Amino acid sequence: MLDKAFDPAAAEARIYAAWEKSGAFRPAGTGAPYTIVIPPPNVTGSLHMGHALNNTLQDILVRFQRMRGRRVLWQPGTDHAGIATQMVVERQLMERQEPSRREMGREKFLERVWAWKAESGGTITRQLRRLGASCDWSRERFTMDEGLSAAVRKVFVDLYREGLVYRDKRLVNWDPKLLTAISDLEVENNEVNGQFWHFKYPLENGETYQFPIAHDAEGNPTEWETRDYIAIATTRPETMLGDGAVAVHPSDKRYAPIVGKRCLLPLADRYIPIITDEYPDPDFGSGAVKITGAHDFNDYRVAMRNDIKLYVLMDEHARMLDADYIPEKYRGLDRYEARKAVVADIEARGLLIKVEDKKIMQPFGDRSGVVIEPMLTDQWYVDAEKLAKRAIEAVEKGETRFVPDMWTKTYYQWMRNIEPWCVSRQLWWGHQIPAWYGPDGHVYVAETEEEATREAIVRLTAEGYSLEDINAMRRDEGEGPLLVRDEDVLDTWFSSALWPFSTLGWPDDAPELKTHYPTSVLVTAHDIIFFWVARMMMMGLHFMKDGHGRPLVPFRDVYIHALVLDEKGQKMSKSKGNVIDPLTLIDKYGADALRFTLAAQAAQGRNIRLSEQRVEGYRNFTTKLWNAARFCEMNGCVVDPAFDPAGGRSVLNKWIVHEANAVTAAVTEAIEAFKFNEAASAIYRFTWNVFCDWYVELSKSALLDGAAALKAETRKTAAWALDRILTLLHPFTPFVTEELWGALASRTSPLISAEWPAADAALKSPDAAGEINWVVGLIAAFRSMRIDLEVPAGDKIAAIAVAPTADVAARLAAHGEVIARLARLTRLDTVAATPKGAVEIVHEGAVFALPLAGAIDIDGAKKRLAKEIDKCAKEIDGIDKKFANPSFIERAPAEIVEESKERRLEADARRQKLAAALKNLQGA
RNA sequence: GGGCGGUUAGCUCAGCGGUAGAGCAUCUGGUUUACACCCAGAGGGCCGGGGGUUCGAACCCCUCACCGCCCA
Repeated sequence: MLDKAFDPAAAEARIYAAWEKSGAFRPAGTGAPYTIVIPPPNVTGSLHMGHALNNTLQDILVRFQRMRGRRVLWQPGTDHAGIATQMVVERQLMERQEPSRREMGREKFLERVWAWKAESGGTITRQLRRLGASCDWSRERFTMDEGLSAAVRKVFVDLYREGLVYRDKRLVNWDPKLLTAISDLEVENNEVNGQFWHFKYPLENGETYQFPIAHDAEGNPTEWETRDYIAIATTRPETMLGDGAVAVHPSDKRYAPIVGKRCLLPLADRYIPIITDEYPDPDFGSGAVKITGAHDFNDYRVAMRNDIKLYVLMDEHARMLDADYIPEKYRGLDRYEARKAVVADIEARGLLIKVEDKKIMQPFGDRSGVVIEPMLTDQWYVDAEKLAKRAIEAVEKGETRFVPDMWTKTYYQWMRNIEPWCVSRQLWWGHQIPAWYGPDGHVYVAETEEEATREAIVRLTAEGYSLEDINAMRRDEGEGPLLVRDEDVLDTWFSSALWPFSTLGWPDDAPELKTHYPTSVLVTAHDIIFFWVARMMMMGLHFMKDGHGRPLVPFRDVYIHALVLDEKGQKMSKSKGNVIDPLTLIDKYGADALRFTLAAQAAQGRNIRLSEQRVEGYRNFTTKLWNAARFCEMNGCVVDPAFDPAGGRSVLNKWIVHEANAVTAAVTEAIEAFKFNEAASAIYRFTWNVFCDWYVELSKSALLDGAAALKAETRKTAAWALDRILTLLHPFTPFVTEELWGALASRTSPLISAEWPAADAALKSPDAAGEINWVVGLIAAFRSMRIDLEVPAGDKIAAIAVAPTADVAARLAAHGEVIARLARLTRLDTVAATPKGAVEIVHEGAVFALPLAGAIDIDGAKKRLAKEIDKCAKEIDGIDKKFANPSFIERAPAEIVEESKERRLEADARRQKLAAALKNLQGA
C-alpha cells in the first residue's frame, strides 16, 4: 500500500543512487547516438537557478531520447575557472594567514589549488545529482585533466603554426587588481556618476584664431571670439599626460585655421599636433578630442591611423610610471591620486574651463569589480576573424541551427564584428602556454619543451652557432635548460571551446568521437553565446573533420533558454538579496516540483519569473498524481503486459485510451520542438483534468460494482493509462514517477529505461471521445444549474430527459447511472414534454429538466438562461455580420464558410430552446 | 546612437490569421471514502495607442508610447 504522500526527501537520494548503480546513465543500445555536452559549470560554483533550469532542460531531452531508444551520452564535467579559482584559493590562504601565492611560489601554489579542488571542487556536481541530472558521471571531465590539457596544447600549437595564434603588443583590458589581461567579454560596462573636465591647451607661439560663439537659425556663425587655445574635454584628466595629439573632425570649420599647428600639452610641457580624424564628433563637447593612444581604445585607433606616438603612463597596478615624459611629481601616484593632482595643477594654471557632472560608461572587471585600464602589453591572440568565417557559414548553411531562431542574429552580429581574442592571462592556475623563449628572445611554440628546444637548436645552428656556443647559452651557467617558458596561462574559455571534442577523447582517435561528435544539441542561456557557443563553433569547425575532410560543427542545434529572474522580473544577485536557492526549493518541495516549474515556464523567447508559490503548485501536482496512483492501487488496477489498449469494449475505456494517445503525440512533438512548456502543460492537463477529474470519477461505478468483465477491463485500462502518464511525465518529474513505477507493479526494468510510447492510430476512438465529452458536459451543466438554483450541495434532486432522440436515449442508458452519481441526481427519467415550471437545461441540442417547481427560488436559473441566450445572440450576430459581407462567401475558404453556417444553425437552435426554457419558467 | 525582445484576466504567462486560454489569486459552496497539497461552481479581458493589409487581425505590415536586455 502506498503511503499517504510522496516523500521526496526520503526517496530522491535512494532512487538516484539506484539509477546510477544500474548503469542507466551510460550510453546503451544500438540506437542512433544522441549527445549533449554539459555547459561545464565553474569548479568553484554552486548550483544557482540558471544551472537548475539549464540542467533540467538537458535532462528532459536526455531522458526522453534515452526512452526512445537513442544511444544517449550526456557528458558532464566542470571547467577550471582560472581567475575565480585562483581567487578562491588566495582568499583561503589569506584567511588562514598562510604565505601568499607569491611567497609560496608557483609550484606550491598549484598544489594548493589541486588540493582545494579535491576537497571542494565537487560541490556543483553533487548538486546536479540532487536535481536528478542523469549525466554519465563515469565520463566526468575537468578542463585541467591531462587529456583535455593535451588537446589545449595541440590546438594552441597547431593554430600557431597556421598563423592563427600570434603574439602582439596591443591595447588590452587590464585588471589592475588581479594583474592580468582579460577579454572584452569579461568587462562589464556600467554607467556611473562621473565628471567631464574641460581644459585649455594653449596654442604654440601665442597663435590665435577666431572661434564662433553664436549662430543664427541656419547654424551660421554670427559672433566670434579670439582664442589662443584649443578646448578639450575628458572624463579621465590623468591620461592627459600621455596625450599624443588633439584631433578634430575634418569637416569642422571652427578648427580649420589651426589644423596642422601644435598646442602645448600643459604640465607635461610637450607640444602635440592638432590633427583631423573621422573619430571626433563635432557636436559633442568642444568637438576637439585629446588623443591618448596608450590608454583608450578609440584613441588607440586614431593614433594608429595617424602615426601618433603612444605614451604608456601606468604600471600593472595602474600607478603612474617612473618615465621621463611624466613630470616627477606625478610619478608613483595611483591613477586617481594623479587625477586630483592634474586637475588641481591645471586649475592653478588657469587652464580649467569648467567641470560638469556627467553619467559616464566605465569598464569594470567582472571578477574583480575594479575599473579596467586599457594597457599596452604583449599578449597572445587568436585570429578570431579568420576562424569566424567558417563558423558564420555553418549557421548560414543550416549545419547548426539556433532555437529560437532570433538568436541567429545575435550570433552573426558578434561573429561579423569579432575582434582578435586575447587568450593569455597573467595567472598561474590554468593551462600554461606552450611557448618558450630562447636566449635571444626568439619564441618557440611546441607541445613539449624538448620539441621547442630542438627547434631552437636547429634555428641557432642555422644562424651559425656551434653546439658549444648553444650549450653556453643554457641557463645556470650552461647546465640548465636552454629555453624559458612563457609564464602566462590560457583563458579558461580557450579550453572550454574544445569541450565538445576534447571530452570525447580528442586528439586521440577515440571511438566516442566517431559516434558522439557532432553532438546533438547544446543547451545554454543567451549570455553565453559569445563566450562559448561562438568559440566552440570556431574551434570545432577548424579541428574536427568528417571522412572527406569537411569541417564538422560541434552541435546540430543550439537551444537558447531563458534567464531565471525573481518574481518581480529582476536579475537575481547576491547584492540585491533576491537569490532563490534551488537547493532550498528542492529540500522544501522536492526536485520534481522544481523541475516541473522550470519546464512549465520555459517558453521560448521569454524569461522565467520564478515564484515559490508556483513551485508549491507543482508539488501539489505530484501529490495529485500520487493519489491517483493510490486510487488505482486500492481498486486493484494492475498492469497486464498482455493488455491490448486498442481492444477495449467500454466507451469510457476507449475514451481514456484515445486521450492518452493524443497526449502522447502532443508531448512527443513538443519536446522534439524544444517547447518544454507545451509538453509540460499537455501532460499536466491530461493527468489532472482528464485522468483524475474525469476518468477516475467516471470509472468508479465500473470498479466498485461493475460486471466482472467490465471491472477487469477497467482495471487494466486504468493501470495502462496511469503507466502512460508515468512514462510521459518521467523526463519532467523523474523521481516520483520512478517511485510509483516501482511500487505499482513488479517490473523488468526501471522507468528510466522504459520505452517511450509512440502515438498509434489504432488507439484513436473519436466516437468514444465524443460520447464521453458529451457526458462530461452534461454533468457540468447539471452542476452549474444546481448552483444557480442554490440547491444545497448535499441534496440529491430528480432530473428528466425531455423527449430524447434515440442517440441521446442510448447514451443515457449507458451512462445514466454515472451521470446521476456525479451530478447528484436521485434519478434520470425520460418524459415526452417538460412539466410546467420545470427548469430546463439545453445540452448540445438535448433538453433536460429539473422539476423543482415552487420548491426553490428560480431567479438564478432565469439569470443563467438569459445570459446564455445573450451569448448565443452575440455569436449569431457575429456570424451574420460575416455573411452580410458578400466577399466573405466569395473569398473565404469553403470549409470556413460551411463551418460558420453550421455554427449559426447550432447557435440558433440552442437559442430557441433556451428561450423556450425561459418562457417555461416565467409561466411558472 | 545601433540591435533584439516585450506590452493579452488582479498577478505570472500561453496562444501568433477563422468561436480569447492556463496557473495562481478572488468569490460561493463542499468531510460526494485517491487526494483539503483536495472537490464543485462563478466572476474577471476595447489582447498598449493609432494607421494599414485581408472576406476576416490578439496574431501580418507601418507608426507611436512605455518597459527590459545586448552592443557602441
